[in-house]
Amino acid sequence: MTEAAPNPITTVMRALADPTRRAVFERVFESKEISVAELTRGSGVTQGAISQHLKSLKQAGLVAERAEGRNVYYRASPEGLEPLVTWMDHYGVFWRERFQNLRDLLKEIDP
Amino acid sequence: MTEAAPNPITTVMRALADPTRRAVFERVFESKEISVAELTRGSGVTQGAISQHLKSLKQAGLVAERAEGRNVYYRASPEGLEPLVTWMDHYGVFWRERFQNLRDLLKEIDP
DNA sequence: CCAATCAATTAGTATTTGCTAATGCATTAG
DNA sequence: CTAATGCATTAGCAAATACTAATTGATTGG
Repeated sequence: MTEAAPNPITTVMRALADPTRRAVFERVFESKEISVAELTRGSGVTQGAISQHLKSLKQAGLVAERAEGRNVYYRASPEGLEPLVTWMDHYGVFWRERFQNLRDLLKEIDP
Repeated sequence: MTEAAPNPITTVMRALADPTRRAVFERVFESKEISVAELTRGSGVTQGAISQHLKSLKQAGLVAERAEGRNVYYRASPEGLEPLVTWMDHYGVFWRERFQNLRDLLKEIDP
């Protein structure tokens, strides 16, 4: 009961604040699905560390997993970024700063 | 030279990951300008702590200061959020998720 | 002038964090 | 069956973090 659960924004921010963990998220995002072993390769840290980071990311709602045999495949859950989007939205930076891009984007998607 | 300066995204994320510090930023943002004493009031932490948080925020480019007499007034620098915007942009969450809003927004501004 | 106010900095401390190394538990290959 | 592989979890540790209390240096009100 002493554990006050931090709000989603804090959880997401904290999850992404660490460079190593953020790099893990990025790699997961880039690949449709990726195993822990694969993530460990070239990460510079041990498999245990990767598992810990994945746990944080999962708790933050940023990744999801699928177990298959002895492998566990992770994929990104971009919806997990929603708290961050909402927070920033509240501070109104997006639309104002990037306005010229909007038209192009719209044209591109629905010409 | 041993100090590897973390990239801007990390700096900004870290600055905003702490709830107290994020609350400070939010209050600074909401008021056009606000003094340290005022920020300390109702913050739940000491003036020293507030000063420390402001220092982090300043280093992250999220706030700027103006000294006047014995007061120092802080204001938000929303441009400091740019690294965050860029990072998220790269993951494409904004436009895709909020797509229906785009049309409305465009119409609203340039009917 | 001088007491009070404002803000930054510093030393010290408790907690949190990111990591490794080691273990354990499944699962699969041969 | 047995060895090897994949992954999670744990204990332990060093470093980072968020805080307080105290100090210092300005500035200003009376």
